[in-house]
Amino acid sequence: MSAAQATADATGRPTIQVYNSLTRSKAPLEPVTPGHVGIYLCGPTVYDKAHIGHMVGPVIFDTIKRYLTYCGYQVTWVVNVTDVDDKLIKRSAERGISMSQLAEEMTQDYLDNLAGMGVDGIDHMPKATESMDAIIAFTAGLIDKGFAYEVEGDVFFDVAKDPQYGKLTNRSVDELQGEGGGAAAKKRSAADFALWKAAKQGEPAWESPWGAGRPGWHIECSAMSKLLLGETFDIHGGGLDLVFPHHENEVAQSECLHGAPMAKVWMHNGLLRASAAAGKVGGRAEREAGEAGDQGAADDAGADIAAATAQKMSRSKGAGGLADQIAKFGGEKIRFCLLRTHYRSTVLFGEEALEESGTGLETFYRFFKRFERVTGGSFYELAPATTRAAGAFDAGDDALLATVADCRQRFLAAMDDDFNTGSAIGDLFELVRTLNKFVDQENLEGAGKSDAAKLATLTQGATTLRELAGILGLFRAPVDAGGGASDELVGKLMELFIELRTAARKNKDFAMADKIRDDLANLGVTLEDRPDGTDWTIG
RNA sequence: GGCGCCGUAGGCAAGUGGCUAAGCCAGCGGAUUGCAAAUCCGCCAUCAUCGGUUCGAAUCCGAUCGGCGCCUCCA
Repeated sequence: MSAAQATADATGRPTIQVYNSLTRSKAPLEPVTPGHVGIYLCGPTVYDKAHIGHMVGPVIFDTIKRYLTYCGYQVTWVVNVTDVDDKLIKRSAERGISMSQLAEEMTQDYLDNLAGMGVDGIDHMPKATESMDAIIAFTAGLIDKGFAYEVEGDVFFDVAKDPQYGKLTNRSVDELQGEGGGAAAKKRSAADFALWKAAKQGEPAWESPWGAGRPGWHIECSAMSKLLLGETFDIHGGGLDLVFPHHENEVAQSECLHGAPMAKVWMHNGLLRASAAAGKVGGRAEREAGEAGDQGAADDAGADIAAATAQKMSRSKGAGGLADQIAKFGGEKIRFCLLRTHYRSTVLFGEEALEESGTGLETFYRFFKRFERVTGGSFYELAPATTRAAGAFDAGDDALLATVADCRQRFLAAMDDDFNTGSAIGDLFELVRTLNKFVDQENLEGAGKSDAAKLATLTQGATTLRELAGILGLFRAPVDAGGGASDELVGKLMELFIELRTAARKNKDFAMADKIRDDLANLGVTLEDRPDGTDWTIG
């Protein structure tokens, strides 16, 4: 990797700096094929319901794909589903269903949650069980080249044959413990890892040159990324917790087989931490806390108990399943909350953080209503530019548009710098404030309402806001008002109350007017008096 | 023990060598309002500590204190 040279490519695409875990530095994104970007994100092992932590990667990469597409790249985004694994076997046995049934159920849960979070840019979701040929061929290739060996139906990667092993996480082979279990004795080195596992009686199995068995954990990603993106692709992503051993093993496998780099850039997102407690959500800290509370658990049974306790504890903290959280808070609020912090940082996640995100979002929602009041058109029906080139505009000598253009410029600069969504959101707030100020100053809700030129200017500003927010996957559709606001009777009753109160105000009977407003406030209904009438909201 | 990350206002969080240290939440003052709400304006940080490099550091280096991750399954 040579020094960063900030030059746009020949087609005028902007230079985007990306932090590479492999080099621990930022460098300009230079795709293998100019104009195309292939992204592989490690998806879930579908043995249990998704929790919020599983959404961090999808949300940030969904945003990255939107941004790259906006910038003129053609993006192919792959997220795998690992649907065969020891944990699936164990869990399905416990539940008395087949592994594929379990996988199907949990995959559906995952897909539902992705939809709830507004993640819709995934191009391929390959499943390990549907990629067996590729996995077996990959494994066989490694044996042929001498990087792997077979022992009684198991196949292991021979770490000693790869001088580069450990380069991603700066580890030396002899310091590694390696995976334990019954297979440990068969391995040449403790750090060797399974590419293929011989099936025990009753376990799901696929035929292979080494007998009936199933893939090890890491091989499916190497095989499927090769299948869909090629031997060398542009970006490989995943949570920070996957760097070792998962990604370390992936690079080893792929680069030994291909003799070429696996990914040009490795991107790792930070992990979530529960804001109310120590430790990442669903992580080891919770498990250990669980074990501590479950004192006396035998060591070898610890993992089972710990996993169960971690779940229970999450629920008892009000975290619940992700689906419940999306239902309770709304996907947009969660997405906004995740995007407020840079993707490489640890995100504090909890109800307080979500509430605060909600308060911030209200500023935008209120502006959208205001925009509709002023222009008569819906913010959500504005048709913004879908490309960076098309979104650029000449502000002329218009002060408002000059400020809008400035916000847009800063937003894009932030995104160009390793997808700094936190900074970009700050620019969005400045933009909405600028637009509000404009409405205030030009009195567009009052006397200025008929000034078509001003309304057009405001509309252009709002369109830019929509353009930029759309990159983050925000404000793409109206959020449900919720809380029964759509109830027809409630609407009629509110009309009645407002009418009575308006009459009271006309008669200067402010005691009565305030009583109505205060009593409604106690019921959770807020009234807002405006020159042209009274608005009400629930919540 | 090994590898790595982080410590910016009451809370959250941008900023990684140089204009007045983004933005959000909370608070305070003001405009507006019959009063509110909403909106707008203003106020609120010298960047964990110490030392060093530099004309100049939150930003680089070292030490110390504190928090965290990985080294075993984990997004």
